Amino acid sequence: MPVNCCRKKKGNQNNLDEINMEKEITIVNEQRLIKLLKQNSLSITDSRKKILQLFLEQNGALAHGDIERKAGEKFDRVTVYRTLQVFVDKGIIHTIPTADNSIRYALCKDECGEGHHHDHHVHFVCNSCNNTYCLDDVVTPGIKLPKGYSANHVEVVVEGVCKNCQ
Amino acid sequence: MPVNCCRKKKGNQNNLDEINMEKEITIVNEQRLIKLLKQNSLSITDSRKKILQLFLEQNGALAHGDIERKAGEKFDRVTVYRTLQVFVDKGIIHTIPTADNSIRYALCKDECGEGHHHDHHVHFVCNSCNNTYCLDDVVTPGIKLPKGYSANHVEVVVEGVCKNCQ
DNA sequence: TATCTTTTGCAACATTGTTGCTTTTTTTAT
DNA sequence: ATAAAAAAAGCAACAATGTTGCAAAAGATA
Repeated sequence: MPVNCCRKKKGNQNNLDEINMEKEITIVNEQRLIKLLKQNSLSITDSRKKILQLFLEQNGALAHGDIERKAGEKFDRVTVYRTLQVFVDKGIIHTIPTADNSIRYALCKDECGEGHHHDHHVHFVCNSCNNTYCLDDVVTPGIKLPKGYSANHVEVVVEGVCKNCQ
Repeated sequence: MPVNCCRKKKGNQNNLDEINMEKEITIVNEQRLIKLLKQNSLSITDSRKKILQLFLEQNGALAHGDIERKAGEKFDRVTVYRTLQVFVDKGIIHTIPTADNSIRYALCKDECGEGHHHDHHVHFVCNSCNNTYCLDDVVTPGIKLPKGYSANHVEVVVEGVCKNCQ
């Protein structure tokens, strides 16, 4: 019920201390996680909260393996597969193709919904730290195709060295 | 030695008829295959010839699975993996990342060589026939990256409906 | 043709992804 | 709050994909 994750309030997190003594960030996110799941008419389960949290805490994209490693001790491999699939279907995360045959997943911006993704940004893979980032502000360019071809979606993946690794 | 695959001559293929009664195209390619392998200082083996032939005969790109199916009765799975790896290393073929986690391979144009690929064209995946094509004439656009990022390579994959499926 | 080098096939294994079914958890309606 | 219904998780078994070491076979070299 208390959905105040976006409104600034100062020093009012103490009422939650007795419920959960873990890091503050966890508590804050708990609200956001539940809200996000409800918005997508998904039932609230531990694995969905945990995996969604990984994405919210993560700057870049996550490969299935990453998620399995970070959440795998608590959850079955199959659950991770199914959860990611549900998130993709609902438009919560999107996939990023990479050259090494390991699909990465990253959070969608709010325009995506069930059955329709609208991620028109460029993806960046750093050859140094091997992270994958969504460059949300870099819009995919239009591609002029030969006669007879029509495009549904354009995916651009740039490889190089990221901001942090220069 | 007879390296005349590119020069036009008329009606001179009969001298090969007694050696191999199979389809003409096979004979012609045999010369080309050997030439190509030698150019890349690779030893001439049945599997390399066969797999290279698949690429030369194929308009679009091939997934590992395709190749295994088409050449798999004669060759071991491991050989297919190793052959593709060698071809990529030598700059004979290049990889195309796709959203379904199945890397495709396609022939490189001559500018590629050992250790350096120069494939600057756009790739096209048809949602109807599921083929992947190199659009050799469509050059990858320049992408303006945020401050701090530097690009080594830009990969563009367009999804849509191809010429043949419209 | 004999020798040396490279490649292949095989076996075994590791990783990744899928499916069916039972148990557990979550939701919904009392 | 509780019981019934619905959804999700876990488990096991399997399928597909990819890797490695080594012995046998094929190719290159002289």
